[in-house]
Amino acid sequence: RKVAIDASMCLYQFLIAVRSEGAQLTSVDGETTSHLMGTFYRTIRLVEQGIKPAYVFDGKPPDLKGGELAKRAERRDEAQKLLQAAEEADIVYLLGNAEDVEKFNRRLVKVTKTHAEEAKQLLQLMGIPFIDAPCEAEAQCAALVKAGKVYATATEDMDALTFGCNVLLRRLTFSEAKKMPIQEFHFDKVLEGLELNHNEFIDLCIMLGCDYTNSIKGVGPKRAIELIKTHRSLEKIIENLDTKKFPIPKDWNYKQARLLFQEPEIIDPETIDLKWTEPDEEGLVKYLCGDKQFNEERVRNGAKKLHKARNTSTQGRLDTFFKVLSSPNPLKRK
DNA sequence: ACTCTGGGTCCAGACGAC
DNA sequence: TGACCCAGAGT
DNA sequence: GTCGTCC
Repeated sequence: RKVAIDASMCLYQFLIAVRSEGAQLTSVDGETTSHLMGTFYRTIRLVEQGIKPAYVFDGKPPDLKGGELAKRAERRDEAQKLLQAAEEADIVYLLGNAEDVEKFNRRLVKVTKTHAEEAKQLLQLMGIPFIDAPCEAEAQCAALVKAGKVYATATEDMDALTFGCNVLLRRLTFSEAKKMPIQEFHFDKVLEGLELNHNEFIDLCIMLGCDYTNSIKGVGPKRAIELIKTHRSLEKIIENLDTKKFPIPKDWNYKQARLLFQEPEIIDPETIDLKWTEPDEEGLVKYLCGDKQFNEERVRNGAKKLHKARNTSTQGRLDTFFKVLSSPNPLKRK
C-alpha cells in the first residue's frame, strides 16, 4: 500500500518529541538529530508493515497564509521572552523552573530548511521517494490520492479532506496505533454523513477556521453546520446572517481562501513517478554514523530491515492490522 | 437549566532491557 | 494541532 | 508494561 505523508509535519513532531533531559538529540557538534532519528525508525516501521511511504515537503506558503504565519511567529516571540525569564529565574532558584524552560523551548520549535534537506538526504539513502510540493504539502498529498498514485494520505490534519483527499489515515504510527486504532476516513462517506457536497464542505471548513482567513465570532461547529445546510454557500449565508450578532470579519477574503482549497498550486501527479529503491547501507552508515554519530549496528540493522521488507513479496495487507473505520462525522474544528 | 463558544491547559517518538 | 476542561454569554 | 536511552 502506497501512502503519502506530510514530511514537515512529521519533522515538527520529532523535533518536539524526541528529546532527552528536555533537549533535542544532537551530534557532537551540536547539530540536532531528532528529526533524523524519528524519520529513520518510523519509516522502517512503516516499510516493515508493507506500507510504501512517499514523503511530501512543503513549498512556499500561499500569500493568504501570511496572517496565520505572523500569529505563529508572534507566539514564538512570546515564548522566547517567557523562556528568557524562566532561564533567569532558573539561575536564581537553581532548577526550580527547569520544567518551564523545557516547555517554552518546545514552543520555539520550527522546522527549518536544513532539517528538511537532511531528511531528504536520509530518505534518498533509504530508497524512499519524496516530492517537493510547490505550495501546501497537504494539497499535493490530496492530489496524489485523487490521481491514484497513492492509496491514502497519512496525517493528523483534517485539512487534507478539505483539499479533496479521498482517503485519510489517522495515527499511522504503529506505536501509537497500539493504544488507539488507525482510523481510515473516506471523503465521500464524510460528505454523505454531513449531507454536503465538496464545495459546501470547503465553505464549512472556512467558517470553522482555516489557516487562510479569520472566522466569524460566535459561529462555532454547531451554527456553522446549520448555516451551511440551510444556505449551501457562504454568499447566501452572508446575505441572510444577522450581522449584528455575528459580524463578518473585516476584509474577509473567503473567496480566495475557497479558491486555495478548490484549485491549490500543485505539481501534476501524472508527471510524478514514485520509486521505492534498495537502501544504500554503506551510504546510511557513512551519513548517520559518520556525521551524526548514530550507532552503527542499529543503522545496519535498519538497512537490513528495509532490504528484507522490500524483497518480501507483497507484504501482508494492512487492513488485517487495523480497524477500518469510515467515520461519517469528524465533527471537530478542522 | 441548557447550548454553544472561546479561552485556557496539556501533550506530542521509537527502541530495547528488564 | 488536537483533545479536553471550564467560564461565561446567550437562549 | 515501565523506564532508561537513543545522539
